[in-house]
Amino acid sequence: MDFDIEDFLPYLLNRAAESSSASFQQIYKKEYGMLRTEWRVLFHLGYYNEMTASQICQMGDLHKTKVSRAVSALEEKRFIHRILQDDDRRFARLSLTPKGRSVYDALCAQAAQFHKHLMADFTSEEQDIFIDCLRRIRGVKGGVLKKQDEKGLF
Amino acid sequence: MDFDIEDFLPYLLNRAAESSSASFQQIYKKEYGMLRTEWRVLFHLGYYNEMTASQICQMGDLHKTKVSRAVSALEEKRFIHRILQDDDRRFARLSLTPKGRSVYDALCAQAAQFHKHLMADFTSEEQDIFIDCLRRIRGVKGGVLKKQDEKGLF
DNA sequence: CGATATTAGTTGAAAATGTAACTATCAAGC
DNA sequence: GCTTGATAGTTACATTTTCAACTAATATCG
Repeated sequence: MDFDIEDFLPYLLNRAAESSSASFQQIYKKEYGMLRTEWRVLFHLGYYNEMTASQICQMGDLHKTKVSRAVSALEEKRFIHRILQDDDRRFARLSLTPKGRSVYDALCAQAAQFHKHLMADFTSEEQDIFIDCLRRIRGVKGGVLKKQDEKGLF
Repeated sequence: MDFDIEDFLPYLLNRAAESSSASFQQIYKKEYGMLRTEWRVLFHLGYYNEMTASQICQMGDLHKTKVSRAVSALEEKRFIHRILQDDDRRFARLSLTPKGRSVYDALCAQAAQFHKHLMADFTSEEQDIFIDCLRRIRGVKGGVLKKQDEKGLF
């Protein structure tokens, strides 16, 4: 068979993702009691300022129930703020509280440092290609495109 | 801040991993009722032939409880075989049954195809660098090396 | 040999996730 | 304006994962 386990892309991606996330998790978990999804949500809100839950789902490729629960948890921690939109009361506009903002800032500083650390091994050409490949591969689904609430089938 | 969410490596890795795995999962899940960890275990056993559970843990970066449960599930499906080692009866040597082997072969064929499909977008130089980066990044832990049963701390 | 420590693996309870069904609000057609 | 259909988000329940405690077998040290 012309197939080597150690080359299988989903496998390599999973291991790399797992390993890098496990390291960084220590920070937001220990210091702020946050779960991975919570950090992801905070992260989006810090960067894009004001979003609805479904925007976060879309941008972050997260399922709505995960986001819903993360939002509740973050609200309880007083990291974010939820304001119902007046003209369409299905939406809630989410944004960081000052407290959430300062957590975001602190975490981003550490994230940037961590990122740099991870990248330190690579030449800048490698870095560019690596990042580019990661960005591009997200769109690749096996023949079927992912619609809302659907899993892509290879 | 010189930090862009869309560049943060763990984030990109997670999304890429999630997206590629979700696609491939459809195959082993639908066709063989396997979970991700089960496929991972089968995958190692098919490739390396005979292993103990802890070897799988090590090689696959999987926690022992996950492996333990996956092994039981695979045994129940008659995909693998468990033989206690005589001179040290704590170990069990795991290997595929003929049935497991044929499932492995079938899945590998599909995996190879899927892999090719994922890679189709990239030049062969990009592919090499991409794979190489993924392999190398696994080892990078933030200052603390991961020992058995320990999480690396950035 | 006997006590203690290690190692391989399992198990039960708690936490997190995924699935599907649900509520609430708005949009559209008649 | 009332019915049907979408959309945003929540909740209940089942599955999966994680954590910690456990069993069983072997190794080590006195």
